Amino acid sequence: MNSTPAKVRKDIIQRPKGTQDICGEDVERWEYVESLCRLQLQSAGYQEIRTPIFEATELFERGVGEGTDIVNKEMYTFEKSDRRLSLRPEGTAGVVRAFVEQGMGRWPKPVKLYYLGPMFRYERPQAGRQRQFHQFGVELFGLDTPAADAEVILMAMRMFEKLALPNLSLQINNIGTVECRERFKTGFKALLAPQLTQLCADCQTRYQTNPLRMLDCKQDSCKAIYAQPTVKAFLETDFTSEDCQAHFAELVRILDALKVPYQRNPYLVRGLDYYTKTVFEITSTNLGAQNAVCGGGRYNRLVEDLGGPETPAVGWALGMERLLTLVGDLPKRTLDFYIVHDQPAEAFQVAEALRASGYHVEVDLSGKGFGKQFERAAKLNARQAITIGEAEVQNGTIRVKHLHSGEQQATTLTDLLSQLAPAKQP
RNA sequence: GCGGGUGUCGCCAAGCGGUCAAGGCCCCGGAUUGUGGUUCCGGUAUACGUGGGUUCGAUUCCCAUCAUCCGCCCCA
Repeated sequence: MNSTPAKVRKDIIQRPKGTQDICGEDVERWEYVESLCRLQLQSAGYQEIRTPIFEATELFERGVGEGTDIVNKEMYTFEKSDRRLSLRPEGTAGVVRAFVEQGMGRWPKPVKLYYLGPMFRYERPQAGRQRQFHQFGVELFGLDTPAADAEVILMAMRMFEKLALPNLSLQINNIGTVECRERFKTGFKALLAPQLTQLCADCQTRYQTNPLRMLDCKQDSCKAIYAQPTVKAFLETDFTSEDCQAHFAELVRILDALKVPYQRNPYLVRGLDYYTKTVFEITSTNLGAQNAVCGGGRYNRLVEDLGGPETPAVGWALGMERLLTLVGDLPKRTLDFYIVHDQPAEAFQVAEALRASGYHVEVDLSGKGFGKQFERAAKLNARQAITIGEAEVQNGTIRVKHLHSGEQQATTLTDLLSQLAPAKQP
């Protein structure tokens, strides 16, 4: 009708850096993947939990860890009447807070939850990393069994199989309890002390502050040092307790029995402070530098650390954006009927009757000529068009046309419905 | 926070100092005011991210800035 170029470029407001508008075909992919994830978890008795998008900053400081990059430099923090608040940089802390606040410690165990939503991290955007991104996560509270670990891992792996993700690798590791970690620190530091000067500057710092993190150093020179047989043996068997090793052995046994392929990676430590015993990560070589689709592990102390009852837990989170880049093309959504008409009331009645039978129906709203309306029907790739004009209204019929074959016939709504009903039910 | 690439219509994309703003897709209108998907015709950028500079002259060169992409760090 009217052409409004509106070239007021200077006044255009852009979305903030590192954020995304999700629309068009993209949003259909999102919805598809989201619902598949939900169904997978629901079918195993997990229940959704929706927590606030912002929380007290202290929650993340205590929950995620003061030493992590996430709380040190990546949080969106703001103040409102003396309260320090932050946009959630990850999901677990908020869920644990809710667990404690809602008294879920008294719910029948285990408490199995999943969540889905945006997370925020102030980082330089790049492939597979944005400032607002979305995670789908799972948390299982109240059990310290290898079976619990196995179940959450299985959930992720089966979901990814259904989505046919390419080139996946599941890496798992056992990093032990807090006590094991103490043994690790002293043992590892003693082991590395003679070679300390050969390590990179970062590792020399980590040697003092957080030796565990030395293991995921990317420097080849450091990697070589950590790959020495004595070091490797120490990582795999020496520092974790018998209990932790038994736990891990049982987890591995279950995964083997289920034919879930995995790789033990003794250097996998993960960047968050709260993990204990089992940690794992699912990566794909199709992703680029940020190659982790899903990461998680056991966190047996976090609930307590956040003021709750002693409650073991295990969970993971996956990055929706990264997941989506791995998901192939989806089958095209089909439109069953497009209603071409100049009789809106009757058109809507027919549409509603068909929708009630589970069909996907669109009614023309343009009021343009039938030619234009058919054009639209073809553009939307509708299977059939139903024409309702004055003549049809008068003799109580509708005209149904198959748009692929071009065949058309007059019939009545009742006949059409009885013909279709067996084929498709809501 | 650091390093590199890119920036011409909604999308893809030519032009790389002198009537220069091709072309394709999409969209809109018409041929076709009750029947589409094919075809044909027509329409849509006061202008080349923004601001400076060099030049007689810049979309084409330089600088800055913004955005975006890729990498480092770290993570999903």
